[in-house]
Amino acid sequence: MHTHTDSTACDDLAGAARILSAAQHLFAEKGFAAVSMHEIAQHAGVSKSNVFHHFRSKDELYLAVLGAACTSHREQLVPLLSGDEPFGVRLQRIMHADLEFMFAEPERAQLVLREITGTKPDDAVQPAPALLRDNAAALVAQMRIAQQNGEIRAEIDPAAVALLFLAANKFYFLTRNLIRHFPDVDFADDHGRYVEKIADLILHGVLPQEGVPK
Amino acid sequence: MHTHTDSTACDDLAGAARILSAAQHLFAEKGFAAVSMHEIAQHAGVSKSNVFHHFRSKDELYLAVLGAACTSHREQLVPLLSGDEPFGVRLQRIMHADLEFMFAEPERAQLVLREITGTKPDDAVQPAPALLRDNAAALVAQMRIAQQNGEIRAEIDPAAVALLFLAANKFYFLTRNLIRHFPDVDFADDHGRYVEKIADLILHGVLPQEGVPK
DNA sequence: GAACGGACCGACCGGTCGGTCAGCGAGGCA
DNA sequence: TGCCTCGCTGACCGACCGGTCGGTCCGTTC
Repeated sequence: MHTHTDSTACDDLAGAARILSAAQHLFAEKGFAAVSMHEIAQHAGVSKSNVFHHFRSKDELYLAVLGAACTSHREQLVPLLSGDEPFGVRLQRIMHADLEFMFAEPERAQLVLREITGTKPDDAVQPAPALLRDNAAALVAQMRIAQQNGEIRAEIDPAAVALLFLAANKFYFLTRNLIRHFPDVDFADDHGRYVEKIADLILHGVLPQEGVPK
Repeated sequence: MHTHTDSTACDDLAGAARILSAAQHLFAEKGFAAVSMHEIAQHAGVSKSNVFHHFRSKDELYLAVLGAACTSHREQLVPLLSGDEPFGVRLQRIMHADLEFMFAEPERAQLVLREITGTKPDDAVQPAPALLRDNAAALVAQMRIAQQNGEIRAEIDPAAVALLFLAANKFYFLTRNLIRHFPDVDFADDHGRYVEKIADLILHGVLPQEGVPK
């Protein structure tokens, strides 16, 4: 039922869907304020007043787009958190899938991340902050289970691990167009390679481990 | 010479400086498109046309503000990278100082980070992407030295460590207003505590280390 | 056929946008 | 004193903004 809606073919969709698609694309690219309703209408191939026929205001249109992005993200993540494999394997699996989702729907990811990295006051009613909070809480729960099982160190803070996990993934996505050109970076277009490296770091750290076979 | 310019007292400054200060505050808070020149003028206590007397265009004003932010950031970081202490100590020192800088000049930090997390095409001429690139390169160089000294594992990718370091710091800053309210997070307003926890994770990883005394 | 509702449109609205222009006053200098 | 420069201003400009209004067209139902 859920197909990718990252602004592929606008022509075959009904009016409201074309408007949503165009809005998603433009809001993701430029943010809310820099996109006019006229521009959205043009991209959707309808008149501006037709946009207002379907959506009462620019705010309502934006929230519809953002809400869909958050819902999609939430639906993708929830199944990832089940599983009984060893912690390290699970860490890599979740991390890889999260990246795959973001790169499969980059516009939606960009919309969500712009909301949580901005400077608006926290409002948990808004979908994106709530999504980040729930993501973090779910990861913390995973860390706690792993701690109880003795899989990871008991003295570390699960919230710090969760945040490091989220930071590693989200920052990589957010800076993808820049790090691609960094002379030392060979993982910008290979999420699998990036995941392996980062998971290794998170699991084992950077210090040499004398006497512990790998 | 360089004092904090995070929009404290506008009244004692000359016109152009007041305009820059107001612009920094508003651009940091809302981004480029959502701030009008009228609003900047009001905040600066001058007329809009006086803003255009000092700055040829909105773009020029924005670049002046952003350029100052990047310069400030660059000047703060460079002295951090010298030092001969053990790698773990240096990691914590750099990390802590970077956070201190960002929280001391949050508007400038927000401006820079918004530029590198947005969707503009990479343009190294722009100051913020160049700053990220140089930060990453400097950290990579540090990692390489530590590897040559045997302080950190030889087989890990220095660029991945550098990115993890940057991700941990920048994402923490960018989400500061949200994570403060997370039930499991006790480090949102204590950068020292956050640094200790994250540095421990980056240094030692999450896996239990049997047989290695800590 | 008539009535209705939904999708859609061009024209229009009041207001805002970035930017320009003519002018004023203050200060410095010859 | 007169001239120049600088900082500053209100009025103004065309373009654009989000949104409204009156109307048309089409499909459906009775």
